[in-house]
Amino acid sequence: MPELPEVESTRRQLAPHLEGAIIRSVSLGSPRVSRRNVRPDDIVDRLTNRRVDHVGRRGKFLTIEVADDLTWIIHLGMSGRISVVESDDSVALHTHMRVLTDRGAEIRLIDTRTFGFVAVLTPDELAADPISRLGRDAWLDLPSPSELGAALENRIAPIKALLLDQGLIAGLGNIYADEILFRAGLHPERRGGSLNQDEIERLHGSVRPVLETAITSNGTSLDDLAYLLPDGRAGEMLDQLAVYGSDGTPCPRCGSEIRRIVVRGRSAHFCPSCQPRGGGGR
DNA sequence: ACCTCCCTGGCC
DNA sequence: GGCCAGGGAGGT
Repeated sequence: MPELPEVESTRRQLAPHLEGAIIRSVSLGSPRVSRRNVRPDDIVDRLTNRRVDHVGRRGKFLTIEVADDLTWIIHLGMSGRISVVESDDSVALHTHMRVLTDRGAEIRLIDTRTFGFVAVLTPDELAADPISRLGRDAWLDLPSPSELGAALENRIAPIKALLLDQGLIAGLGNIYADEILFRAGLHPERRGGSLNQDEIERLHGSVRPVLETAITSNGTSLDDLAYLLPDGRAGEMLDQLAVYGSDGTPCPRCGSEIRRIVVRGRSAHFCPSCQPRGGGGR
């Protein structure tokens, strides 16, 4: 499931193929992929024969700046990935978008479960789009400990749910939220407002190292290999995850058994001994 | 701040 | 044959 590290790794491989290139043709498969556009035809009409200026990222969104102040956004959803291939390569099942540039390589969006989407937006449309309600980026623009503390103050929701709230901090998904809470020694069900200053600093200090390791490893490809880099290689973070998907196995820090619970309808993996419910920890 | 829906492949 | 994975958005 692409989260910030997977999208960032994708961005880094994709950028050299797109920046400065001119888009020659665009084809879309299922109309569902363009559901975020005002008019579905906008994607093809607005990208064709335009130059790509910059490939960026906000949270889990790729934000690609195109000539004439257009922004091409791509979200990979649960099962999406970008593939860069020769245009005569065979087309994989669930390919929803194909973009040919003047450089010959073809950029494809492959997404089995179609939670992902694509849109090309004018500045006004971008301002009205939910993407404009994203919080600060967890990697490029992480709030300071005091800002984080202020944002969590009086929040009764579990910290795990708050980390997943893209309007608060953008980019964290289920895997890295669990990894960050493990590193910080915080139980996923702790209420946001219950964290003391030391705990907030531990939480804050855990975000960057976890993301850095994940980005360096090109993200996490799970056993299903739904996520792969644009060149087709797998991300190598899976073996380095401490708790996510590891329920029943020993904690790498203390040897206690990693547990899996459900918090707000999402799985949460944690070490009951390193991440005690009552605070403290570490 | 909660609940429901969207979607497919893999697994019990 | 049914359930589960889960990011985001919309509705209550």
